[in-house]
This record gives sequence, C-alpha cells and structure tokens, in this order.
Amino acid sequence: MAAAQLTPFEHVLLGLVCLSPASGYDLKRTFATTPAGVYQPSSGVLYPALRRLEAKALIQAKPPDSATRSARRRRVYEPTEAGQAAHLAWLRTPVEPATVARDLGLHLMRFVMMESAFPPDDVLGFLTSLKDALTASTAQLERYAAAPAQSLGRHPRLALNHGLAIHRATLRWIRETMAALRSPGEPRREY
Amino acid sequence: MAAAQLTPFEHVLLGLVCLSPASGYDLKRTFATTPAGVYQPSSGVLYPALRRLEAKALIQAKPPDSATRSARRRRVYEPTEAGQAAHLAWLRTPVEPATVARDLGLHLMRFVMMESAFPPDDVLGFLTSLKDALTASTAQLERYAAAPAQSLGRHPRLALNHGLAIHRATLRWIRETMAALRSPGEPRREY
DNA sequence: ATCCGCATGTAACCCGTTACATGATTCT
DNA sequence: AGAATCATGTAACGGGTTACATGCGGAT
Repeated sequence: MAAAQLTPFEHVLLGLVCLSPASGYDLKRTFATTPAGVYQPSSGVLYPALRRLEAKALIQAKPPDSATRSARRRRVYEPTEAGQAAHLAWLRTPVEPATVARDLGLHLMRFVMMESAFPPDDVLGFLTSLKDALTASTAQLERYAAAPAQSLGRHPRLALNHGLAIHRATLRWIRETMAALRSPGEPRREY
Repeated sequence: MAAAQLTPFEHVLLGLVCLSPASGYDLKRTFATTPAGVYQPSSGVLYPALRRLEAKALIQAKPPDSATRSARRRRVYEPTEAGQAAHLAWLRTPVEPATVARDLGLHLMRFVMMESAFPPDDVLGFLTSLKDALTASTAQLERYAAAPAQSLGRHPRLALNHGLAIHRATLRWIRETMAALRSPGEPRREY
C-alpha cells in the first residue's frame, strides 16, 4: 500500500512533520526563517499539500488540546505510522547518479533529516553513496570536457569549469563531513 | 511593447534560437547532448513553448528551403527583431542578490550566451555584478551561521557549511574567469 | 515490407503562483 | 474599538509531466 509517490515538496513537508508536529503556519515560518529560505511556499501550495498528505493518511491533525484556553483554529499535524514509514523509506531512497547534480539540494535536505532518524553508520553510508554518485558525475563532466570532438567555445568551456568546481567543492565537503561525523566521540565502525 | 515576461525556459529557447536558427528537434538534441543536459525538455513542453514565442512574434519559422529536396515537415525558427531585442534585454537583466543562489544556473546560461552578443567589457560587468550579489549572499549565510540565537543542530550546521563552500567556490570561479577573460592569450591552464 | 529514427503535435492531469477571502486572537 | 498578526483556505491561470498520436523518410 505504498502511497502513490509524493512530490519532493510533499516529502519535505512530511519530514518536517516527522521531526516535530507542526501546523501549516509553523511550517511557513520554518521556511521563512531557515537559511535555505530561498524557497517561500505560499498558502496556496502549502495547505493543499498538507491536505493531500492527510488524505493519504500519512499525517493527521492532533485533536485540539482541551486543557489550554487557546482553542484557536489550528490544525497541528503529526505523522501517522504509515507516514513515519514513508518518511524513513524516502530517507533510504538510493542516490541516483544520473540526477545527483540536479537533486543535490534535496539530498542535503535528506541529510539534515537523517540526524534524528538514522544511526551514525547509516548516515555515513548515505554520504558514501552520495560521494560515489558525484564522483561518477564529475568523471562524466571531465570526459565531456576532454572529448576532442567538442570544440567548445570559450564561455561554454568556462561554464563547464564552474560545474567541475562545484562538484569538487561538494566532494570536498562530503569528505570533511564524514571525517567530522566520525571524529568527536562517535564510535567509529567499519561498514 | 516589451512582451509579457517570459518564463526562464522560454528565455533560454529564445536565446538558443538567437545563437543559431533551429527546429524544435534540433533544440531537443541540444539539450540532450549538452553537458548541462540534466534537463531534458519533453515534446509536450518544447513545442508549445516555441508556439508561444511565435505567437508573441519573437521568433518565426523560416520558409522551407525550396532548393533542397528534403521538404520534410520541419519548422526552423529564427528570431525576429523583437526577439533579438528581447533576448538582449534578458541578457542585460540585473542580477538579483536575493535570488542569486537559486538562479545561478540561469545566470551561467546567460553568461554562455553573452559570448557572441556582448563586448568583453560588458561580460566583465556582468561577472562583477554576479560577484557582488554572491558576496552579499555569502555574508548573509555567514551572519546566519554566526547568530548566537541559532542553536543549530549538527546536521543543519554541516549543511550550512555546504552552502558556504559552494558560494565560495563560485566566487573563486568568478575571479578566475574574469582573469582569464582579461588575458588575451589562451590561458591554457584549464581545470 | 517493415522497422526505426526523424519531427511535430495533442490531451489529461497535477502542481505551483498569485491574489484574494475569511475569521479569530492579541496588542495598543 | 481598531489594527496587526495569526491561521486557514479558495479560485483562476499557466506551465510541466506523461503518454499517446501522427506521418514521413531512409535503412535492411
């Protein structure tokens, strides 16, 4: 009964709700104040998305807290068991080498959400697969750049260099991040 | 009579047609074989987009070449004067510091298309404004990271480091690119 | 004769954007 | 009381994705 696959945005919403129950407005503020706040979902996309997740029984609105006076109209969502499972399955989705460059932002999102959902070894495994995919992607760019048939213009070649620089910077970040995650008191185990 | 603003995709299509007349299928192959070929527009979006550009009188189909035998059903588009003007105006669109990180791919696209449309000084001006916008964006990220109120978790902090690394790598690329464009000879130091 | 690649298009569906609408609560 | 903020929602519009449809041309 794997729900019809969700959009990336829905996966992110589900993940945020899994991190801690939240209302639509809470999520809006999260996006507004987060460093990656370049994306500012509007009401028109946020609330329908939450309703879709609710319709698929991945999240549910908590009953209003009768104790507090503020019985304000507010739908605080929490994940269902199916929602938790779907979220974990999403976190475990393998990294596609073909689209790793395009989906890098999403992978970073997943990395952030893994902190409270995965044991350290699994996070290292994810980073390793990310590293492998990016290494392959980098090699493909290098092959393209080196192809003699490509008589690239000057600007295209320079733009290609940017892609390579970004790839290499990300690979460097992965290496440093893996080292950082292994170092401080964390039990380091082979995998 | 500036045409109603186009989508980024339409701007790219218009730019490609300005670089050299092409049919829809040609453009498809361009996307398929280009290094940035992560994006693969389907027929359902490509042909309607070309029709929209045609309806706005920014491009037009060349009359079939009667000389060649292959009078195959083929619409080869070329830019109109209004299309050329719109393309140049797009290339001259200022870089928005608020969205520079999100639109970086588009800016690179513009950079590539400037090669045959701009004098070298204007390209350097563009790169300078891109550098300024990215510098501001980087400073904002650093400010967020340094904010004492932010008790960021471990993974969010590491993800933030990635954003900083990418920004700095891009800034480094801009500096190197400006230097390369200023030196007349072939700076054979690619990589 | 047929299959594959060229080449353009259409239709259903869904999602995102923008803008507006509607109440309830808190602050001054 | 009035204003600003909280909080959720709806409606119109346009564009992207997917899948399918349609022909022509050359190749085996």
